[in-house]
Amino acid sequence: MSFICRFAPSPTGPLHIGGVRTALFNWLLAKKNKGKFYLRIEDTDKERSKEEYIKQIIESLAWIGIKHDEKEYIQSKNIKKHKEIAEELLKKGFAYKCYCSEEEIKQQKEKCKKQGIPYIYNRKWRDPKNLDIPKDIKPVIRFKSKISGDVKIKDLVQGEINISNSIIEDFVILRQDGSPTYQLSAVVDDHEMKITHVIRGDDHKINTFKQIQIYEVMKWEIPKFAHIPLIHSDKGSKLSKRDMASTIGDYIKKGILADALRNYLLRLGWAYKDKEIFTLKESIDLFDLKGVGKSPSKLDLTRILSINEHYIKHIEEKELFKLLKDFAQKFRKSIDPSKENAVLQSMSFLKNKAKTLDDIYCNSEYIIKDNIELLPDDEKLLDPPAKKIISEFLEKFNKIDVPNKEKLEEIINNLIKKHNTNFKGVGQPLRIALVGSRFGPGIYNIILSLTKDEVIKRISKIN
RNA sequence: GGUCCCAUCGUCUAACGGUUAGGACAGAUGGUUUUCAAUCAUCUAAUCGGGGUUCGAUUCCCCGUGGGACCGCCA
Repeated sequence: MSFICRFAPSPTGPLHIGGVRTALFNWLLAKKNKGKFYLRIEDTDKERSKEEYIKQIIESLAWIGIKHDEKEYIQSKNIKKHKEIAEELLKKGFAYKCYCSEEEIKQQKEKCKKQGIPYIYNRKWRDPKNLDIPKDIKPVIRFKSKISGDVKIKDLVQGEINISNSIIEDFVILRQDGSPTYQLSAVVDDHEMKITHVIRGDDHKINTFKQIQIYEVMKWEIPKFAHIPLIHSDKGSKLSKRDMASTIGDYIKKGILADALRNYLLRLGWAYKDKEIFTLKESIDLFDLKGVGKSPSKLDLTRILSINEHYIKHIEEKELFKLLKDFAQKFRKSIDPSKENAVLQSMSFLKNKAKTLDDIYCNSEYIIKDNIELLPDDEKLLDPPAKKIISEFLEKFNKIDVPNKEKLEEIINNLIKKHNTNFKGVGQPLRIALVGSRFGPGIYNIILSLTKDEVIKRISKIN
């Protein structure tokens, strides 16, 4: 059995993480079934479609590792075909011209609203026997939808869904300006692309009932459908473009790794036993629509962070450094080539306290920056006794040829004894002098990650 | 409002009709450590309510309740 699926976003706004998950599910299934995954840009809304969003969509998918087969389809390029099908439907009597003015439709809607009944187009022009065709109105073409009976679809995620045909209106397939609408274009393209599985958000469920009617009258093979539950914001409603951290870019900026986000999205609405971490191969092998839940799930940033932390800890350090370098260049300050090696060598402990690339960057700043600035609160901690301790440290440190942990330990332990203090008493002022902050990596790690001269320089500056 | 869908810890979710309802994240506590963190151990925490069916319901059915999606010449 062949498996051809697609992801079909409209470039009317930036792609958000819910769309990315839909794409991921499609792609995973295509890989698993050795099928095809296409990307189709649905740009039939000329007003709102923007080139920049097409770019953003493609880049988002690429970043997370989703590669579509062949070149992306641009829906507007196939408009001619869509129109042909509309004409064919018209000719065969499956569609009709509707001469209602926009004003007339608007009034209808208002009337319904007042009466508290749901609006559905009144099918006025479905049977135009006694109507005069107005000369000043260009018609739209509506599909002649079934009026009676009911339909049942077998959804691969939701199971059987029943709906009465009477609630499906005669939807527009060709606008007044002659351009095709989504309902038509999507079906024609899915047919032409030989799509076997339409896997999309729950919000498309009603469209399926409209669209299968077009397949039926055209005698086209109907694909299988799966409607996956939507991702909700922490407020509990459909994720929108206005929600914080909704696009891939938002996560890149935070320093989230592609693998971590992929893993998070995979587990959102889907589970495989108690498994939490999936390699790419595992997700392809194990992912299945049967495991997809029916209820929507909320976005949880702390969980993304914790998965990210896991990946940061397990990824190879060289690889992590490359990501850090790239991140710093894009969102912070480029790491000077002369500092690269020191940072790379220190990855093992710089990454330990980090949930994001940005955290690692912050941990690394004392290496990256030539001048360290003290925060006023920290500066206060460098009182005369503290300064005395670090100047004594400097004296001893100076005498070491090659610093190592044992020697440093010896010096520090002696100072602790001599000044009758604890580790904090010595470590804290030293850390402030070297890093400019009370927080940071372990003191031995810090000292050994800097050159001897640099340590001397920074401590000398304090006194 | 109409139509459709959904409902297990705060969150993501496991559980052929039979489990002390499991795991993960978050939270709490304690140990360790070199501050923050990390780490280890422990703990808190859920089947929306009511009826059925059944020897036995988280699981099946019905009714409530709650949440969501859709209701465009957007996609």
